[in-house]
Amino acid sequence: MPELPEVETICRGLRPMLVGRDLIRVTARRADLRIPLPSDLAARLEGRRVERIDRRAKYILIRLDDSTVLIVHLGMSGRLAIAPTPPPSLDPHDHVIFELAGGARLIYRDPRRFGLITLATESELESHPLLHHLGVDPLAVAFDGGHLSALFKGRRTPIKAALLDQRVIAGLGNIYACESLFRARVSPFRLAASVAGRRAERLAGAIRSVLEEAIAAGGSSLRDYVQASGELGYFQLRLAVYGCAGQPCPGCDCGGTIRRIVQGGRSTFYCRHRQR
DNA sequence: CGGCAAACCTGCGAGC
DNA sequence: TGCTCGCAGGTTTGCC
Repeated sequence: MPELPEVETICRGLRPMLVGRDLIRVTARRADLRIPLPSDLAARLEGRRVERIDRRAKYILIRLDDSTVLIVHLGMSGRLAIAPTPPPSLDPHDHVIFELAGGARLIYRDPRRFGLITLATESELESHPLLHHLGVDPLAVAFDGGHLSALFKGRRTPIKAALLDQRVIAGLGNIYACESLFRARVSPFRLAASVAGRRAERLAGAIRSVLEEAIAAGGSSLRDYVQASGELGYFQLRLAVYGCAGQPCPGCDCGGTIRRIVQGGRSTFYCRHRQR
């Protein structure tokens, strides 16, 4: 499912297919996504040209030629992909169809409907309720250990939970939070405020490298994630701990076994020997 | 401030 | 084969 690397991969895949193309027709097949689809979605999009595609945390921002911005979040099970040609029959969970000049179709599919599609204008974007609280992008140049420990200062919550807090770091999800902590050898139980100095440098570096490797691999393909091209990723990032409960710790010869625990209602996978 | 559970939905794999 | 159960990548809300 879409965490930051998957969303980034989708944006990169969509750009060559979408930028510069006109939206001819937009069809909403059902409107009850996480937030209701705007009733004027089609009216505001049809006839517009796509100017650029950006990612903010796990949001896809599709900018159009009249300063309208199409905001897409994929939730847990969402996909946004160009339909292959010839087009297969629609799936029951294909909720919004964007027909492009030239005949291609962009399809938003989301079985669980935890995702959303909405509209904003360029001037509304900065203070938009979905976006304004988002923290620093972990791939930003400014993101480093010093930045990380400043963000965590005074926070008496386990580092694992803090990493998932989008108000602090925007874009990390459960998989990459687990993988980053493992790589940095930081215990998921450790209080966020105690992650500073060299440990914070290690963690910031681990977050960056894990995300960059995942993007380079085209996102890690789990159950229902498909790249914008509609194909499964060629390469699947090798996950060191996520989903690996009971397996020997892959990081070193510590002899530990990967354990699964629950923190804040989310699974955490870690090695108690390697991570301190 | 923070932790926790529940809510939103559907699909899938495991186990019986 | 077919049923039930548990679990899933996210986010928000409300309660203690």
